[in-house]
Amino acid sequence: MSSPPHMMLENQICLSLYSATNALIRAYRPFLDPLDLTYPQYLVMLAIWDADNMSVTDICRATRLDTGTVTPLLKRLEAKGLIYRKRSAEDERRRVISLTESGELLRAPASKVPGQMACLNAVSIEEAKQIKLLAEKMYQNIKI
Amino acid sequence: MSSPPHMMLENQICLSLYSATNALIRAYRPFLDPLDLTYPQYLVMLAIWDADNMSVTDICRATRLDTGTVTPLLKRLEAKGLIYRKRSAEDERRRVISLTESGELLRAPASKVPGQMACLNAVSIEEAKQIKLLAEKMYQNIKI
DNA sequence: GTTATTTATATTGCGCGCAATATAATTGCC
DNA sequence: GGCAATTATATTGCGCGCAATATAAATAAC
Repeated sequence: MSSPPHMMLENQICLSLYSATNALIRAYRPFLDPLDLTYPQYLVMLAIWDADNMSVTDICRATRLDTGTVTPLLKRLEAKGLIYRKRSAEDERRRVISLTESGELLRAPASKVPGQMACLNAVSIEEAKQIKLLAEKMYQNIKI
Repeated sequence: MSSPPHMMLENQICLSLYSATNALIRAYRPFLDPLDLTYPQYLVMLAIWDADNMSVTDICRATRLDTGTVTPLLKRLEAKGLIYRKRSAEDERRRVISLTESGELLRAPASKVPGQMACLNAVSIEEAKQIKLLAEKMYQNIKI
């Protein structure tokens, strides 16, 4: 028995997005490996480089990652000596995440990654802008 | 110290794709849960419904998933009684993956999922076509 | 025909995604 | 002040992504 067209894998928008995203994250690896960062760890470090002394919730909002993802990820970053996690004095529930000196030192080499990725030339600049715009719209409209 | 613009999270195309894809897969969940399938399992079942008696390699190619992902995934599908994995007679290295009767019975309810997802209206049909096209192009151009 | 290479699948290990649940501190309400 | 509701973070458990490695069968080379 054969399936209707809407069940064919080639017609799955989500599969296209899914495999493109996974491929893109794989493409980051050669540039992130020397920094000893995974892509989600790189996202979190970008957030912290942009705004030091954030709470876990702040980092989740900035990176769009989940608490259950970020908490152990931050522990790994702390184990690498890139950040430390102190308790807030005003609110003992909050963790304040701060850069260590090595975390700060990693900023410069990490700043080269976007340029290295751009050299892949997977799509044109115009197409990249468009796909970002559409993905953003999709993300915003799906969010509950 | 502040970061240059290309290091800002808002400028990360990959983050837009990443979070949109994760959100889309989360959006599948309410429709896939009643079928007791995860999204990657749904992808593999779509491949099998489309072409029965494929090898693991065939399924990896169709779904763009990895061997290390597909092998245990197939075992879980087998444990649910949806498929079985017999050895090929001609080539003892090959596994031939076949639908069971319950696997076949799941096809009809699964065929309703794309329509249910379409009702989310996260983006217009035209935008969906475009994002699929761009994601495909990106995927093809990244592949080594 | 034996050895080397290739091919198909499986295994291991670690990090992540995420739902569900727990813990503990803060805030609101009376 | 005392108690419920809320808020911030952490924990658990399972499935997946993927690199590295292993195993074993088929094929090629000689």
